[in-house]
Amino acid sequence: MTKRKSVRIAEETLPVAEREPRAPVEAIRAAAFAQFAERGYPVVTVRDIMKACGLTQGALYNHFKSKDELLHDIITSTQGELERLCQQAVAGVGDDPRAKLAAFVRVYVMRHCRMRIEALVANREIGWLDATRVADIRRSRRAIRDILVTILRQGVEGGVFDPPQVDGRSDLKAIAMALLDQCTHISMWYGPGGDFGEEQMAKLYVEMALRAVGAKPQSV
Amino acid sequence: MTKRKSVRIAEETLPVAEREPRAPVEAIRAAAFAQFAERGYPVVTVRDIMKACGLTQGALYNHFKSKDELLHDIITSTQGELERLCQQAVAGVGDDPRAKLAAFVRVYVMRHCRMRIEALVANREIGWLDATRVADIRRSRRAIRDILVTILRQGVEGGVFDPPQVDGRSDLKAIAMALLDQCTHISMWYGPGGDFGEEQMAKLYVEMALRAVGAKPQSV
DNA sequence: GGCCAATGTGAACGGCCGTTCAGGGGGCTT
DNA sequence: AAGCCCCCTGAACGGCCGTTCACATTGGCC
Repeated sequence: MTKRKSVRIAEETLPVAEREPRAPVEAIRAAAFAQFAERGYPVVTVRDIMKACGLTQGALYNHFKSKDELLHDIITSTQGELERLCQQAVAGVGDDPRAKLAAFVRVYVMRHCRMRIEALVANREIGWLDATRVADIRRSRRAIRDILVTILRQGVEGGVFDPPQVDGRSDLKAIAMALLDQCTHISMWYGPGGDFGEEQMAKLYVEMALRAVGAKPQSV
Repeated sequence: MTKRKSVRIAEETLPVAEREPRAPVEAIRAAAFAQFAERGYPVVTVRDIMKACGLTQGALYNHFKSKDELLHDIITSTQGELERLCQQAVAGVGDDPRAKLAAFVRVYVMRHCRMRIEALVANREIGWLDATRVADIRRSRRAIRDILVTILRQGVEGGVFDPPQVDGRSDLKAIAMALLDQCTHISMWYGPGGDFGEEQMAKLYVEMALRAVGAKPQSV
């Protein structure tokens, strides 16, 4: 049983865009995302977004409570997927912290190359969300950071990592932030036209991360 | 010969804030900077800025041509000083690329810890400038990146750096961007309350950078 | 004392903002 | 055929925006 009752014959011959329009809510999300990416949340108006998907401003409020909720929806979906990806990466690769770190950085970098616009919006526009919604996103970011910190601690305790020490101490949280910062902000400058493709970027950043934490050579 | 003609006796007894007000243009700059840092350029109004320094909106235009010029003025001064600092750092430390890299990272990190709010504003609000003004700032950023790329190339050619290779090639520009990204974005999360002070942060990041580029141990 | 340049005031301008809401279909279910 | 729900329209609301301008006010200089 298909959901649609009666398929009109004429429907088959219409242009794709009209034959099966995305659910309006999807069209709105897509249009808003594109505009936020290009011009920034505060200067994109509700009228802009709705005009871009052929509707008028009032229609937005049939699908979202406010412009703020719309932004939150967009960022949340990006951020949630990233968090899930990071968890999967470290879960499916055995116990060696070196392999975990490599898998984590690899997935994180690939994602930020491939979906650099989504990442850019999620990182750049988060500040415009109101307090309760921004807390939600920050929790997810902290969770990702903590995955990395845990890997580092396991590596240190297992004797396979030898991270930089200052005055006899090492600050694993700062190191984790440094690694995340350099991977996250690939999305600010990377373009497919550069010397390195996504795969090569991933390898480069994995190698830099392993060096930064002083990973001992992996026994084959 | 002092600039001010006749010092009134009464002036000595007035409250400091009234006795010697900063040049209004300085007060405006400071107020605008504080508000941009806290709330972001597009949502801070000219009226907000001027009220914060005890004036009305119209007075802004005796000192700046537009709100846009005001932002450009603020970012330019931060960015210009950073560029100058980076040049000085590598100029005054001999010829060894390892020493140059260490000096560069040290200065860059110290600056981004100490003046993290200035750095944050310069990095976050640049996108609101109009095209001609933003080009000016990007030139300065590129110049800083090129200083770093030059150090890396000298190190590779001199055989003291062994940076990561992917498929037999190394992308020095990507490595430079990675190092800059992790140092720049310290300003997004570092606070004086953390485990590491500025000096320790600098040492940590210098060590990570030297490891990332595969610097050979320095002969003492 | 008279002049000038610098600087501040606050009303006014034209325009855009996010959001609301009464009104109007279109198509599915009964 | 009737009712209903979903969705869209577009005017309207109250408010704020960056900028301009005619008009004070000040303080140094001849």
